[in-house]
This record gives sequence, C-alpha cells and structure tokens, in this order.
Amino acid sequence: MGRAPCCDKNNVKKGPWSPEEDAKLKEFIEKHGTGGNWIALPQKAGLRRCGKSCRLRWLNYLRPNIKHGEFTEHEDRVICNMYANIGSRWSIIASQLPGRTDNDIKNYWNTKLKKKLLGSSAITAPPHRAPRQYHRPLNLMLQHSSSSLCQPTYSGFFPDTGSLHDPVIPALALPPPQDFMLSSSLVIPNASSLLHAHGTTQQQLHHHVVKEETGSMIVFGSDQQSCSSSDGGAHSRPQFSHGKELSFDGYYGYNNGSVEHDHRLLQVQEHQQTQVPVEYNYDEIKQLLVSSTTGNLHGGGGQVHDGGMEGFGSQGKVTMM
DNA sequence: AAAGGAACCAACCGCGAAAAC
DNA sequence: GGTTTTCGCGGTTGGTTCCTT
Repeated sequence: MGRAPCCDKNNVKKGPWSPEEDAKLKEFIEKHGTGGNWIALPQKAGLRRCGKSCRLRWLNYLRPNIKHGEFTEHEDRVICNMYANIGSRWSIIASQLPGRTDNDIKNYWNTKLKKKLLGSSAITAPPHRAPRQYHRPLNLMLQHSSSSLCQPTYSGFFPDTGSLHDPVIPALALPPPQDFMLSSSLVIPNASSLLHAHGTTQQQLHHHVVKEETGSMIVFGSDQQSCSSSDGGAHSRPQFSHGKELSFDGYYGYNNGSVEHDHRLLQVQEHQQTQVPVEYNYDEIKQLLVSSTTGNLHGGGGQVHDGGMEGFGSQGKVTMM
C-alpha cells in the first residue's frame, strides 16, 4: 500500500514560480506565518501549489536574508571542510553559512566546487557519506578551562555493555551547567548524537550530545545531582581536572538498538589548551576526495575505517569553560 | 549565425523520521 | 501501540543559459 499523496497532483501547478505567486506566498507568510502546516498553507494563501513546493520556495528564495550570488573563498573553505568531515549533509553545511540554503550549496558543490577542487578528476562519492545514524566520524576534543575541579553530570548515560535501546534523545531537557560554555568548531550531525570519551580522572566518561540547535551547537545535558540514564541506571559522575583536555578520535554508531563503537580508535590524550579547529587545506581535501574514488571509502552501514580521518591532522573541539 | 554540448540551477520526488491522531 | 500525516532532507531531473565549434 503506497503512501497517500500530500496534495491533489492533478490540481496543483508545477514548474517555475511566477512573481505573482511569490508575492502571494511571501505576503501570506509574513502576515500569518506558516501555521506549522505547509500542506494547508497553499489553500489558505490562495495558491494552487503543493505545500512542499511552497515550503521549498519560501526556504530557498523568499524568506528574508537569503544570500544569492558568488560564494566567497571563506564559504568555499567551510563547504570543503565540512564535506570532508560529514559528507553530503547539505542542511548542516548550510547552517554554517548564514543566508545560504542547502539547495544552493548542493548545486554549487556539484557544479563548481567539486570541479574547482579536483580539476578534471571526477569524484563519485563523498569520502565518508554519513548515513543518518551510522558511524559518523567524530574527531572531538573536549577542553575544560574552569579553575576548579568540577563534576559535570549528564543526562543520558549509556553503559559500556551496549545495552542501549534508543540513543536518540529528541530534545535537551536540561540547560548546560554554568561552569560550561560550549563552543564548537565541529558539527554533530542530526538532532542528537552519542559521544563517548574517557576522563582523565575517571576511566569511563560518557556523554550525550543531545541537541543541535543550529547545526554547530553541541549541548551537554547536565544536572548537579545525578546522572540519569536512558536505561534508568545511576552512574558515577565524571570529573575533569583543571586545565586538561580530553580528546579522542573515534567512531560511534548505533544500529538495531545497540551501540557500536570502535574502541580501538578511542584515544585519550591530554593537551595544551590550544585551539585546533577542524580544518583541512585544499590539498588535503582533494587528496581525500580523490582517494574516495579509488576504493578507499569509509563505508556507510557499518564499515569503520581504521584511523578515520587520521592523516589529516585535525580535530574537532568542544570547549567547556 | 546556427547547432550541439556543457553548465547551471530551480524544482520535483521519494524516503525516513517525527508528530499527530 | 499502531497508523496516518507532515516535515525535512538529499538525490535527481529538466528547462534555460552559456560556450564552443
């Protein structure tokens, strides 16, 4: 049984939008908002268009502060770096470039940037196309710069046993602790992600990255009383030592209710507090992309490439102050 | 000047996830 | 708890413009 169509396909207009339609849609949304229902919107606005089409038109062209025209060198770099990090997650990449839309960036990548980067050598796939829930590469560094020892606790704690049933937490219920200011040069794709790290003073430190607001925001749930757990268990509270950074390069993923994590890749290091952004130079990105055409892909759906992005010398960073 | 191909980009489509019922 | 509806995403298509011969 197929899925019901979102609109009467015989009764909706397709193809390019006319200025009149644009004006109608813009005026309606500016006056009434979307009402949280794109499907009903075209009828209310007096448009013979599919709701999806209206949504796309609004998001890509009509909403305020859309930037058109040439991409800057800086934008090129951001796109390239993020593509190298997360693959073709255009909406996430777009969230890092104010005014740009995912469609815009996708088109730009496919028609120009890819060629600019690779010259004549075409590529066929991103370096590690990140399926929505499997084995996204994480290269994170956690930095703690509080002057005192603090004991952050986290909502959502998963035991090592892999008995996780649902690692996805839809929204963050608790604000980040005052001690912690989180900034990030790394995007954790999708609304929630699971993060594992080892503490410097505790052997096992587990975090939940539970909320992504703008694509770059990573927020840890925290309360000062207990560690709540998706499996209902209580867990010890991790500690950070002043001035130390925890970093790891690793892969995680979840599949059919069980956590998959390649512990071979998990490395805990102590670092000086220097910012190390996720950044590749063009040559490195190019090398990465070219290698993706020669059978050196990080496979989606379970394959973990030993070493991950190793060799590119970069790490993401979550700063906690 | 015309034809054909390449490049560009707006829009569509189908799918998965989340929300609503 | 199961089903339906809606949203949002990424891949793809098709029309238009630009470039080359």
